Amino acid sequence: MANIKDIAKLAGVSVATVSRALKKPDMVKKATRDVVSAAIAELSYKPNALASGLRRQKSDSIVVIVPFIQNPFYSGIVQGIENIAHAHGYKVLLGESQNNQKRLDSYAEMVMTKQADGLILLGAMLPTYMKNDLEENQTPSIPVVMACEYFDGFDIPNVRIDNVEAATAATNHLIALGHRRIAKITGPVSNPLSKDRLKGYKAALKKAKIKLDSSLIATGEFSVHSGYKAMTTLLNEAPDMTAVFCSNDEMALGAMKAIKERRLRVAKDISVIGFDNVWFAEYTDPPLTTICQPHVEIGETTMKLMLDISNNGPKLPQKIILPHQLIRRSSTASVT
Amino acid sequence: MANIKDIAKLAGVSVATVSRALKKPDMVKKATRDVVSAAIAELSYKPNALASGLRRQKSDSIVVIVPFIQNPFYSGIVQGIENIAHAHGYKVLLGESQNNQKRLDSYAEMVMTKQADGLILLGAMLPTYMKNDLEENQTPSIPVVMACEYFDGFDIPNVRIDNVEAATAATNHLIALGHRRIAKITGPVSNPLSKDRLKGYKAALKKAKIKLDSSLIATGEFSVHSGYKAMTTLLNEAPDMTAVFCSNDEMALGAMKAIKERRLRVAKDISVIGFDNVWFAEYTDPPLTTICQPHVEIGETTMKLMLDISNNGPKLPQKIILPHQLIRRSSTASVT
DNA sequence: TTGAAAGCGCTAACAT
DNA sequence: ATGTTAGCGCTTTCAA
Repeated sequence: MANIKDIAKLAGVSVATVSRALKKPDMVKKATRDVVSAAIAELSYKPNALASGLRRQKSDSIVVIVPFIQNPFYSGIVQGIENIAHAHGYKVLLGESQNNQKRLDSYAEMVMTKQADGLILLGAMLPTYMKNDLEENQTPSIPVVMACEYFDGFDIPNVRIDNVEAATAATNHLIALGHRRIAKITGPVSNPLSKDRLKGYKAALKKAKIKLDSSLIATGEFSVHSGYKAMTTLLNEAPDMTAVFCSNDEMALGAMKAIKERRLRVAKDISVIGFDNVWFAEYTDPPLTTICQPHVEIGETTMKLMLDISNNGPKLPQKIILPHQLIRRSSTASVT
Repeated sequence: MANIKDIAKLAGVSVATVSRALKKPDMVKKATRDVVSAAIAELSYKPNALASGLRRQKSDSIVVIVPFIQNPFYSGIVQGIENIAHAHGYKVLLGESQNNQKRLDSYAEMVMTKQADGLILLGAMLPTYMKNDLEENQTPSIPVVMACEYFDGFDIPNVRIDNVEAATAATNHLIALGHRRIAKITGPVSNPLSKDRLKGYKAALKKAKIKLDSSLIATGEFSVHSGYKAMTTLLNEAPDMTAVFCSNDEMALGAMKAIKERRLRVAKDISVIGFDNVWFAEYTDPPLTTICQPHVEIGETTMKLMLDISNNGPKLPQKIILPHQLIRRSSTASVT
């Protein structure tokens, strides 16, 4: 494998000039640049990024940790991150944690070990060292941003929607359709997003003077199957419900399956509303009414914030709230 | 940020000893190791992976290029890759190409620039430099393996199922149910997998002495929407079909939507069979009959092959074929 | 505009 | 079992 010395020799210049021709072309005379380019082409030279990174203390990569890559929710966000990253010469390295602390830590370590310049977290889990870090310092000591999620009690910069408001809007939509017996399938109780979405549900009911009934609330874990199970339970314990608000679209999909298995009709008998507006929401039967998060924009904003932090140092506790939107499809209908 | 020198000084040993204590513990006396560990803990030292990689000419990472991360098909494969990679001390870095040659090239370059030791390709596109490479050399000059896909005319090691046979099995399933007017929604014509799946369809028809009717064949591009469009066309041009074989599950989902919009019933009026068995196949309405690829096993085998190649050098043109399986659900039924 | 040379942090060959 | 030191390939200061 050719290295910078080989190029210098072949081109008859110093290694410094080769380096400049590559990274700072305007510091080099055109004629020299051409000779260097020819040599580079001849030997198919590729600069060693490890050496360059070691010298510059910079890798031009950022790591994005995703709990599960197949989760359709993340794809738009990652796309947004990549849009901005690539435009600024950064590579985006995706790591799948599978919600496993060890894997998560292993990807997060890439920042400590200089393989990456920053860390974007798309799940609700924190790397071990960051927990310790944040107990001692006010702001994280490495560049990190959370997208969509946030962490109660820790000042990690984050970009997301107002989940309480969005959940209120979803519930209001059902109330406006005349529903009173509105069930709720939440995510895991420990998850801040789950809590917010439940809070919004409660707030909307309260405002509409509908009494909270705990038998209408079931807990899932954001998976399709958990939505199915939760809905099965609800169908047994609160058969008079006319609508259900699921804290994400996957659980809504599972809930719809449970409803159909009871020979009930989605919308006509029980309205279903989801959360996130993932790609398949349009292809469920019937198409799913849901809350749309501005995925790509969240990703783009997250990466911009990352750039800012990693260039200008950590900021004050920083959160950016983006607008959500209710998407009406046909899984919700007026109560009859 | 503490470096190895700081640790050496604090522990009162040489840098070599620190390095050994970390990487080759049994070459170091227990007592010394303890002193070193204490120093490391005190300064929260993390070895600089760039320096280590530069010195060892190795990054202990491999890049996996995925066309689109949200594509549910890849998740199991990536999981398989990660299982083996992590067990061998490798990191898996995911790059999303979005079928964009530039992005693809940018991730593939990580191998040339030593940021990664090998490349796993999960799409049908080849990095630019590899095309050139393969026109000159018999085998690729960097460690690369393709999973699921392969490339006609190039000897790139790959792991996959026999798509012709699997497609034959899918078609035979429909024939066995009594269908004769069997439509086909293919992937892009240029894709080798598409071609194979079409070939299997034709082979099965031929064997059953059913005449091939080109008005029963429509082309999609593996997306849900393209399946929807293709099915709409078929419904117009060949309304007497009783079954359709889609070259992947996404297109099958789109086709089902088109069928329902015509007020026809999936299975009862038109049987639908997909390909891949992605997670949502179980949650379509009705649940989708499909061909299951052994996702995780493909991933694991791919990574093992990668390890072999990167440790022992390139092999002879190498392909590994894994078994597929027909999954019967309720989207296919006997013709009535 | 170009070159010489130091040094980023680590590993491994060699010496003890 | 441990220390000394060269050098991985690059960038950047300083000097010319």
